[in-house]
Amino acid sequence: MVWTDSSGRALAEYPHPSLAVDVALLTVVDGGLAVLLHKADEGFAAGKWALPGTFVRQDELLSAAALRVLRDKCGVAGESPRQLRAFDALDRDERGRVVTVAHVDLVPSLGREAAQLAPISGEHVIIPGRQQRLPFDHDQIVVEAVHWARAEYTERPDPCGLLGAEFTLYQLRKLHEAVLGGGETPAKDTFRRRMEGLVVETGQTLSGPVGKPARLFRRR
Amino acid sequence: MVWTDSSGRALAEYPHPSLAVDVALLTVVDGGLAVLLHKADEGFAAGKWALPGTFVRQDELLSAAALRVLRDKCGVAGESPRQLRAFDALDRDERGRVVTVAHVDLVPSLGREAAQLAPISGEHVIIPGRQQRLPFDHDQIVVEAVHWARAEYTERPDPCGLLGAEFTLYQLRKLHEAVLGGGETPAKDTFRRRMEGLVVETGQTLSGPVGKPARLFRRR
DNA sequence: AAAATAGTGTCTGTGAGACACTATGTT
DNA sequence: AACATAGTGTCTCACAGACACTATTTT
Repeated sequence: MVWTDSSGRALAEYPHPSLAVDVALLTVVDGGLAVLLHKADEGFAAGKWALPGTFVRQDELLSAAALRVLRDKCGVAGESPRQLRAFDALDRDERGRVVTVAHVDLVPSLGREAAQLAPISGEHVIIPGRQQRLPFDHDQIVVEAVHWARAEYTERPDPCGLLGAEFTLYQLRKLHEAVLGGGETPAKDTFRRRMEGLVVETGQTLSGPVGKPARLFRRR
Repeated sequence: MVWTDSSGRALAEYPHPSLAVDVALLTVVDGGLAVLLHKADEGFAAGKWALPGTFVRQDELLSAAALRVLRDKCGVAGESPRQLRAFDALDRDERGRVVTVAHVDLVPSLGREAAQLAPISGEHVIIPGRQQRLPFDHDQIVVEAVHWARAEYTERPDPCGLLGAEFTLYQLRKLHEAVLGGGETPAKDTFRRRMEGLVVETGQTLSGPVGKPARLFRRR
């Protein structure tokens, strides 16, 4: 069935904005956050680092488009892309009227694919080479993605499952330091008391090279 | 300038999802929240109550489309529509592939236009007549709009400016009760101490019919 | 004076945060 | 024994929340 208006014109024939997704895929590298960039090899921003993005196909979910672009352009498996918001400035894309729904995804680790991880300092990405800014509104998307990730990890232990099934409280604290950045985590005893009610003790322990073995916990 | 692909086809000629906005315009009526509904007089949901919505035009901001549909379909002036999120289920609109960006706007009062305000009970709208549900995903949009409004008013005095320039703490408390619903506001002295640091005393007072006059405050 | 509303002194409980201490493993 | 890491007893401070009280107006 194709719906038409009073003049018999199909709905999709009217000129309307194109719809895209851009994805800030975050991960933890070297004790800090990093974001996946992609060197566009064609189109407007050719040769420049940018967030992976693509147009949304006719019968495709936004999250599916986000996963597709991660796989096709970066060879990376996303997990559960989450909407940040739509970016709709009239002049944001020189190719025409394109509204993009920005997504964020926070994943444990990446394979050794043709993917470039750029570290986050504060709330800004450090772009490789001499490039100063990301094209379009991608700098702002990164800011909001990092903000989202930090908000997720301020209240809960490991909402994105970055740690694997079992972990010690020390590993969890190191993860929080990496995500939150710059020593914004509380002292170890305060951290312990905050988290103990939010995780489940397994009864097992993990021995390090030296020192008392630490209890292992699970997500709840 | 029109960008084309390698076969000379313009960007906007590819089939792509249509883009719409739906708006949950909230206001305070009779000591509670209400949402503006619109009786669709054509199209898919003809004769049914629904949130006002429209397709986004080629060179139109999302917020502009939201304000336009409020004015054109309901004769109501919105203030600052704010994005909730995009709704993109493949089967959400029988007319074809339509992605909608849901918006919420919370305004002080409405004129006496051809507008229908439906009260909110808990987090659900009470629809006039025998209609049980709103079409599309509009019920979910209302839920998220109400949640947003309540989150706004749990921490701050009057972020949406519902009260006018000057107000007493009693008026502010009544407003909070109306927005938050069902006696979720703290006792008057706790409320006062929470809010006193967030508003500015004007030095003036407002006398009621009886009792001690109350101090007037301004937003900060 | 009585009534009605506005505003506050003060007590209690809770929880974050930090210090210093104890506990348990390896070398 | 020495050391390194894990984990806790306890103190302080701040603040939410509630009770009971005081303050200021109109009738």
